[in-house]
Amino acid sequence: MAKLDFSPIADTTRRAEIVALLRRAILTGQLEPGQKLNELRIAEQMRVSRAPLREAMRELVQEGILTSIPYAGTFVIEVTAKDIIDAYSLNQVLDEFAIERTWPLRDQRFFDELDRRHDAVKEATRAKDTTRQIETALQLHGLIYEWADNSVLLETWQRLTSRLQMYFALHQRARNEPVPAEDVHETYVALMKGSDMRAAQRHAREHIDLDFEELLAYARGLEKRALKN
Amino acid sequence: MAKLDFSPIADTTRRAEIVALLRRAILTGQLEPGQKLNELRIAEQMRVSRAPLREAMRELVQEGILTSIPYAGTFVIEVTAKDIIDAYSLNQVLDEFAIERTWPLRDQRFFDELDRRHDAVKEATRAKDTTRQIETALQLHGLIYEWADNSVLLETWQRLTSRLQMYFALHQRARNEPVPAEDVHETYVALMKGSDMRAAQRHAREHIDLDFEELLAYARGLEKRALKN
DNA sequence: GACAAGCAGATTGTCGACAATCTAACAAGA
DNA sequence: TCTTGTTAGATTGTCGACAATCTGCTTGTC
Repeated sequence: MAKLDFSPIADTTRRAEIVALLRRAILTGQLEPGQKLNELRIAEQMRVSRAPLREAMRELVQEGILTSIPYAGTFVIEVTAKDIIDAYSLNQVLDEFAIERTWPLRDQRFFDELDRRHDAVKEATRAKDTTRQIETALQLHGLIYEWADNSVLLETWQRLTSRLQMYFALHQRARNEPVPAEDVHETYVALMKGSDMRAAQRHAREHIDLDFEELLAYARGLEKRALKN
Repeated sequence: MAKLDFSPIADTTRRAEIVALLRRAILTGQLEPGQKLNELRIAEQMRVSRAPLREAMRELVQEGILTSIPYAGTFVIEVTAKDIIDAYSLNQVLDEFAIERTWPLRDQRFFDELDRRHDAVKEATRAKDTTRQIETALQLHGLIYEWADNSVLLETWQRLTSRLQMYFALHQRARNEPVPAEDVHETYVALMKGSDMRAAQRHAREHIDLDFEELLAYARGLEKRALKN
């Protein structure tokens, strides 16, 4: 028999599609932080009953981008400056760990995939598709987690990614201007191909710090506005 | 008005209670790894309809202790040696980070709470209540996460805890003998009260390694058995 | 005018029934 | 004998309706 590994076929439950739809809406900022999700309304719009919608919402609550209060409703999480700081500082630690674990496992396939994802970022940048740019940048960054051969680490990263993507999207929408050049990624990719692991780890940490400053400033603005209400 | 902070009242939805019941059943090993959860049967036993039960199961799937295959069923996750290795290696990294962040925030309340939780472990050990012993030991360990003032880190730890507790419970049930002395915790508590952060971090890492060896041996046994089927 | 009680509307939580899908056993054909 | 098609039973996925709860308004009382 020919060695042909098929990928698992797509989940064809309504629930899975609803999860994907809602997640996308939240991460792109179509649903704003703090906004309430009215079950009846959303169910009608999606032409779906409330049962699978509610199950989907439970998943997103556990995923950390929705929050639920019994008999009151389910809401998109609020974003505070502290949340962003917390997420980023944890991300730094995880990055360091992921690079350490991935390092000895790097091979040609890794380098090829690294280039492929880097190209995707450049493509999105050229097309000025900011949403896709965030997505692809996070996917590029996520490669070290996929390669680290640690399923628990990968899961943790994926949870964190949801939030990071949401934060970035908020940020981008707020300042509404073209996104940073991809120089940072250029250096990152070069370092990940190189032989100095410590340098790669250091860069990952600093690279994050870079965009972090801007993001944080935005978050502080959010908090001030929130205080007025 | 008197400064009196009330704790939030309990969630009174069936769903929340079902989650708690199921989680406990899984973490104590009443529901074995790989076992299928029949919705109809469980719903009848709990005198509850399938709707809240299914929502509860979605939460536990996202929490990482159940796994779901569309139209096939929801199962307790299987435990492999690799899973345990992965969880522990990540735990080491997180511990180091948590201690670093908690360190400057330690105060009298922290020390008191540390002692309180340590006493709880000792009490459970005296009572030879192995399940409770695991719980309390993890709670003692979790204090650094609660104190680190990083919500994302805390969430991550709580997710990880579920698994660790499940692994430990499996292990204990398998060897079915009294549990290790609490000397390890004694040293840990002392170090957390001391002034040498590096020493505390080092100990946390080694302490984990200790039980880890046994747990890992057990996990390898599990894998061999699985291969026979 | 201030405040508590009570009511109406809207929304979430839960239920029982039906539809879609899977599994396993069996039958038919090469 | 092996494979393929069929079918019955069981189980999961989805639906529409009802119950429980919350929110805001109105009303009545002081």
